[in-house]
Amino acid sequence: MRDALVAAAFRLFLERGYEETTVDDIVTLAGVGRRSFFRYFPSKEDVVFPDHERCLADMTAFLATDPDDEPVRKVCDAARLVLLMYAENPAFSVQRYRLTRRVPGLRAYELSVVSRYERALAGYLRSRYAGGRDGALRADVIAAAVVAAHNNALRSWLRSDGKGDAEAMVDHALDQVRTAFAERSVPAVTGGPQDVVVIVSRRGTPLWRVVRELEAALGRD
Amino acid sequence: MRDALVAAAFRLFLERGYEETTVDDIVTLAGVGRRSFFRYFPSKEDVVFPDHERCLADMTAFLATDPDDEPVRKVCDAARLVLLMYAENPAFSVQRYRLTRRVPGLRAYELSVVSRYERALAGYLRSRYAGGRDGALRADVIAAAVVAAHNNALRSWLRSDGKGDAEAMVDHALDQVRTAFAERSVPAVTGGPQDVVVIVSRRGTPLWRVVRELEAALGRD
DNA sequence: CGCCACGCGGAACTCAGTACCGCCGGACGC
DNA sequence: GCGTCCGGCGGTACTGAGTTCCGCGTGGCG
Repeated sequence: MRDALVAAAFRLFLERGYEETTVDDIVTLAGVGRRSFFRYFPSKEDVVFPDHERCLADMTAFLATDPDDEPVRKVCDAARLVLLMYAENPAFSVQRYRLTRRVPGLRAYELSVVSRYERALAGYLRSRYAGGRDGALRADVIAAAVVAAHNNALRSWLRSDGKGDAEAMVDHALDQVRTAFAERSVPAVTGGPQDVVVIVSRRGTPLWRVVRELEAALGRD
Repeated sequence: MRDALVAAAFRLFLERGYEETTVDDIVTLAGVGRRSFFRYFPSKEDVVFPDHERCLADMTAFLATDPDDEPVRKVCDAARLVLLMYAENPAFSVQRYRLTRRVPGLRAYELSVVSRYERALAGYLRSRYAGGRDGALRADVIAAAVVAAHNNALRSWLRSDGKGDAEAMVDHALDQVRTAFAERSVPAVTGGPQDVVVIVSRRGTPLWRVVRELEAALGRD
């Protein structure tokens, strides 16, 4: 029944447009009563994102497991759960992306969904950073950065019609965030030679030569 | 007329609740026709955020001025414009905050407003980081972090009934973001003999970040 | 004085979402 | 076998947001 409604809705949305399709059109095509539509989907927008509720539950369950991991790594792994849901049905995800991009109402609804993920991540980080100075601030900022990085990679994957390697793109994006928010434990001198590299170069040195030196010293990014 | 509608709307929203107030109630209290309400506000939600449209225009105008500044500093300053708008009318802002917090529809609408600010910041950063490796990703992440930090400080100020020093709180929050995304490579000794530059960098720093620092230090050769 | 533009009000309409009721088929006890 | 309860489903009517169309007054202008 749910699936039949989703299928009927997407057929009409794609061939006629979202706002030009009424709930009555959907239920008559699916052959069910109008009342049943709102039994399964609290609003017309919900039929476009039928699996986010389950994904959000999965994420909160994942964040509730043992918190031995490093907090930032944990929320990055949690964000990857969302990508997996999108990657399960690439064709469906791409269609939905195109639909969402051109309908303002759906964009607004997607924002509310994304914010629920972000709130879940921020809530986890707040509990992990509780007590620290600016813990809540740090939690909110990191959650927002993780979500932004994830969405950046996800959208560029969706724009390429799901052709590229979504997981690699998201991994790369999240790595950028991880390094930006890495614990900055060591000042340059006391950190010891393991953490810090010092490069002395003459002004006027060709850039490529310094870069080659850097690649070797820093471990190739 | 606009102001009369906003005043009437907030009187009813506060004494009766948002969803319990219809547009007809507002226009009869304001003594105008129903049609005129939708002339000034495209939706019922817009009357709750009457000044965001102007603020968004101010922000884009500010970002369009000469880009000599450092990009992250520039978007932080742009975010401060939003705070100034809130700080102009503390009482009104606090009332609106309480109203928004308890009405899901208004929270969703606020998300769409915030995302427009975030998109403005991200668009500016994308143009500044164009050409760099992962420029768009870096732009999106920094924009999200700046918005999250701003909102964190703003909301804690609103929760304190507008009693604290809002600007100081936002400055502190944005400083945290600035240092997190500050170029991690520090020219430790730029003086000495004029033809030598020393760069100290953490292992794991993204290569492009160091390279950009090098370009500046070595004279962009 | 006539004309036009424009801001405003009002009536009627569409559609999302809700409340209420009536129907039917299957489970259960007697 | 039969009455009864129950839960999923459909239909009807309603509220309220947002839109469209039209008609009215007023103020500026030739």
